[in-house]
Amino acid sequence: MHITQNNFDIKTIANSGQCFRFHKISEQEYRVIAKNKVLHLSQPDENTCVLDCNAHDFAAIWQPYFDFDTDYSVFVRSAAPDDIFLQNAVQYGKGMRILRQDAFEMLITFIISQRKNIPAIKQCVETLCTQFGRPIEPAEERAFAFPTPQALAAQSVDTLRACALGYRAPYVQTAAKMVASGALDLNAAQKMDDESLYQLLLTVPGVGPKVANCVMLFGFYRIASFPRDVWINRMIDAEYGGVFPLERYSGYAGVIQQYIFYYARSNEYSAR
DNA sequence: TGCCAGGCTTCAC
DNA sequence: GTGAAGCATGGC
Repeated sequence: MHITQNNFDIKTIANSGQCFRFHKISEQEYRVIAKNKVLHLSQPDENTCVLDCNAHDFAAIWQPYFDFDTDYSVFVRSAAPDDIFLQNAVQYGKGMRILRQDAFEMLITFIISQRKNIPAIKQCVETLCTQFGRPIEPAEERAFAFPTPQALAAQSVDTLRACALGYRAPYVQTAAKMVASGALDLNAAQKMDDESLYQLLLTVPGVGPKVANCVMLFGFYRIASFPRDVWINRMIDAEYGGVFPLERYSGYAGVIQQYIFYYARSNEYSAR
């Protein structure tokens, strides 16, 4: 499949800290494992995207996953003209997308994420997948799906801890058990309003305000959610005197947050 | 080698 | 309600 798309950059997305199963194959090609599928994706030029999938999978899976139907130029243009920092951030990260990822995968992944850097998170997630995930066809890809709630819930805390989860191991097991048992119904949660969903996620041990907002933004596509991590707080302190004008970006502040996060971690920002 | 990482829980006050 | 200690482990 060849797609023409503006404001889409696979490298930006892969390094944006919202997904942990994008593997760089070459400068312009990535392997993505998501939705129990493997996808090879390349970008020969700025506005062209090549996906090795059929038309059905594209329409059913990858078009929504990459949020191809949303016009991100609207978000880019919305940055306040007098906010030089944000202008730089959206220009630097204008290929950003908010991926429509699996809710359970995001819940577990962001429970793991606390007090870990991104390479360490990737390592933990990959270990969970190879240990407890189902192999994905074709076998020569040697790819594993993210574990089901049942598969994770069946593991002992010690087994999980052996995946370098540290003190998060019991959090992961409890969260998986809650979902596997139906006590936490992620399908029903899709229909909840933002505040109800936020409160529901906070009932999971190991989930606090930051993780809940990440799960909402990346696992439920609630783009009004605004996760505040150490990087975002650092930027708000350094560039906004401690207060970010959230109300200006009401309804999609999570997208703006993502541009800021990506820019904050870049060499372009630190070298400016 | 020491500091830091997409924080949360617990426990004072 | 606010503030601070403690937490397991790996990357840089």
